[in-house]
Parts: sequence; structure tokens; C-alpha cells
Amino acid sequence: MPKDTFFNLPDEKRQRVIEAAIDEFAKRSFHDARVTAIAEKAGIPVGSFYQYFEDKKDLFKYIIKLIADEKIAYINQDMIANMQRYGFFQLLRETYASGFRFAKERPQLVAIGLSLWNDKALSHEVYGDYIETSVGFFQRIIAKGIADGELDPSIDPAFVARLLTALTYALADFIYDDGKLDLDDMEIVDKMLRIIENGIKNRTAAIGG
Amino acid sequence: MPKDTFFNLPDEKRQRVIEAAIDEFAKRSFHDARVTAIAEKAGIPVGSFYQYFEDKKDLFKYIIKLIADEKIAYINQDMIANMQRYGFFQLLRETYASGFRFAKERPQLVAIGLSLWNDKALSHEVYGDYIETSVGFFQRIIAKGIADGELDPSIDPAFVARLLTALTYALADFIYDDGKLDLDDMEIVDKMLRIIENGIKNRTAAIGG
DNA sequence: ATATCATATGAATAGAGATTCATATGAAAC
DNA sequence: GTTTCATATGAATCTCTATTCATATGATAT
Repeated sequence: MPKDTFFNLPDEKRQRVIEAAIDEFAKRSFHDARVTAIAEKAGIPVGSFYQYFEDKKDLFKYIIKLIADEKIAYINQDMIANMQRYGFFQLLRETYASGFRFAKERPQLVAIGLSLWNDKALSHEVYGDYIETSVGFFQRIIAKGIADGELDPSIDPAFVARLLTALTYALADFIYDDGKLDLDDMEIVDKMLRIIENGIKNRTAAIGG
Repeated sequence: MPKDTFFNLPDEKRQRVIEAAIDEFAKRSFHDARVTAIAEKAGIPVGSFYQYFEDKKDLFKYIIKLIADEKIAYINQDMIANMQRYGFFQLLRETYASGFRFAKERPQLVAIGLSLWNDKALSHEVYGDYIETSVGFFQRIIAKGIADGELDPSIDPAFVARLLTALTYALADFIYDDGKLDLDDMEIVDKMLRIIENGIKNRTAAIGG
């Protein structure tokens, strides 16, 4: 946790530090991110940085917490409140849709999440502070989907939850990679959902050779 | 490419350098890997390192090439030779099976591949040297699967190829993460293939609620 | 006005690690 | 046996950053 001095700062200055940190962590991994660059962008002396934070990791964990909070706020609250009314595939689609809106508005935050996801050691250390992750969320809606008879009861909820999480990151990953970021249409999401829902086997024609 | 001095080395010494490099790159990302550690493990002075390689990246690219070659050699050659005879799902299963055997025998090489996959900037730089990647391989067998009427013709081959590649890495990822690495049984692969093939929708019971 | 306290400041320190360099060695050529 | 050339060697250099520290500032209380 940042020190009291950080929280005592005028809002505007505190915000500048947060934005500088997001900028830097979005561009570079935790390890490669530079305290000096953050201080410079925020317009504060390096010395002040250490008045506000224990060290670089202290700030990083704080930023991750902000991201998690913002992401949770972004998820369709109506959906969460009425989870019992929605079917699995509808919930899944809504979740991905929320994720896409979020990625569109806050691409930097998604980039930071992605690089954390790819650093397992750091993930463990950082997520140790939280109970809930996306894997946990998926696992719960899968369990519900099975209980409701909507999902194949022979699937392994923990396994599928992990797979769905990996897929969301894979998706984010290659949307960035292609440099398209054309997030207006949900086409790519629908493609993926169709595969998850129905697989890719051809069901309409005889198999030829 | 390493310098001539490296290729002129006695086999045993050259091998020691390669193994030391694989050790280090498997434990640490390219960026975090230390030239000094590699030199020390290989039992050569740091100065010699720079007689053999331009720099750290020169060695890394060479190691990646070795891994790619070894991996290709590992893929069921019979399968490649008789690709026309096999169906898509059979090819996919064989591919994953080869991948698993490979991961079991050479876990370090898989770890290196994984960390490269997670560093997109570096991947581009390194894969620039190769024409063929796993994405390309998948794309070809998917195209064949569609042509043969085995796969849903409305899927997007490039997209699905990318998804299948991401899934293989996701799988490797959480096999390492769980620390299980119980690669004797293909259970986890079959779980994944079943989802790809059939999706996860329940087809045997009415949907209740 | 002075004392006290929180905060600000940026130069100095420390450590890590890549890369260079001047020098040494040793084999083959003459 | 001396010249030449490739290779070996590891100390010295260079760069980059995190972190510390001694000192300054400025507000509030007395």
C-alpha cells in the first residue's frame, strides 16, 4: 500500500502520478518499467516517489488494484445482479462484451493486465492479495451452467474456466498484435463463442475426402 | 548467427555452451537471462562469449533456431508424410501428442518457447527469420479440413489457427503453473480436443432451469 | 520569531549486467 | 626460433536503474 503522504496529496497531483504509472506499465513489463520515467512523466522528483511508495512493487500492486476495481465497475452490473436469470452462453457473451467495451476505452489497462497474466510468478504474488480472479468467476458460471443442464455435465469446470480465461487473454493478445483494435464490432468474439458453443466440426454435410 | 569461432569449437565445448544457454533461458526471460551466468555454467570466460557471439540476442536467436529444428524433428514424421490420409481431428490429436512427448523430454525447450510467445515484440524480431510457425501449420491443416468437408466451412481459418496456437501455449502454461507436469496421460489434451470438436453445449438433455 | 513536523528535492550510492579491451597464449608457417 | 594469426582471458568500462540520504522548504503551533 502507498504511504499516507501519497493519499494526502492534492487530487490533481495524485492523479498525475497514477496516469504516469499506467503509461509506463502499459509500455513496459513490471520489471522493465522505470521509476525515473514515472517520476519524470508525473513531474515529481524521484525522491518524492519514495516518499509516496515503499518501492516500485508497492506502486504496481496499487495500480493493479485500481485496474481490478475499474474492471469490476465496468462489468454489466445488471447482469451480475440478475445472474440467476441469464443462461451460461448469454452470461459469457455479456462478459466478453463488457471486456471489449473496457478494452476499447482503457486499452492501457488491458495491456497491463496482459503482461501480468504472462508473468506467473508476479501474478501469484499480486493476486495473493485478492480472492477473486476471472478464473474464479468463470468457474462459478460454469458450475451454474452444468447445474441448469445447459452445459455438458462431463466437462471439468476448473479446466474449462482456465481455458476460457486463457482465451480472453489470447484474444486481447492478438487484437493488439494485429494492431487492428477495431473493437466496434463483436465479430471476433462471436467467432470465438461459436467455437466454444458448438465446436468446429461440420454438422451439416457428410464427410467426404 | 554465431561467429565462425563458435562453430570451430570442439563439439564438447560447443555443446556445453548450448546447454548452459538453454538452462539460463529456460529459467529467465531473454531480458533477464545473464550472459555471465551462461559463461560461468559453460565454464568459459565472458570474454570468450563475445568471441563466439555478437551479443546476447545473437545467441538467443541461435537457440530458438535449434529448438525449432528439434521440435520439427519431433513431430510424427509418419504423420507429416501421410498428411493426406489423416482427418483433421486425427492430425490435431497427433500434433498435440507429439507436442506432449516433446514437452516431457525437453521441458526446458518448451519453457523457452513459452516465454518467447509471451513477448510479442521479441517474437516478431525472432520469427522474422522463419517463414513457418505453428500458426501456419494449423492454418494449412484447417484449410484441408474445410476442403474435405470435415470442418464447418463458415469458420475463419486464420482465426481458428491462431486460436489453436494460443490454446497449445495456454495448455503448456497451466501445466507448468500447476506444477503437475504429469504428461503420461493425454487426458488434459483430450478434454481440450473434445471442446474444440464438439463445444461444451449439452446435447443430450433438455435445458432446464 | 522560533520550534516542530511533514514533505520536497535531486545528488550520491549501490548493484547489476552487457560489452570492450589490452594483453596472453599457442599452434602453424617460414 | 621468430613471425603471424586465431583464439583466450578476465579486469576495466559503461550504462542503466532502484534506492537512500542529507538537506531544504514551508506550514502550523507556541
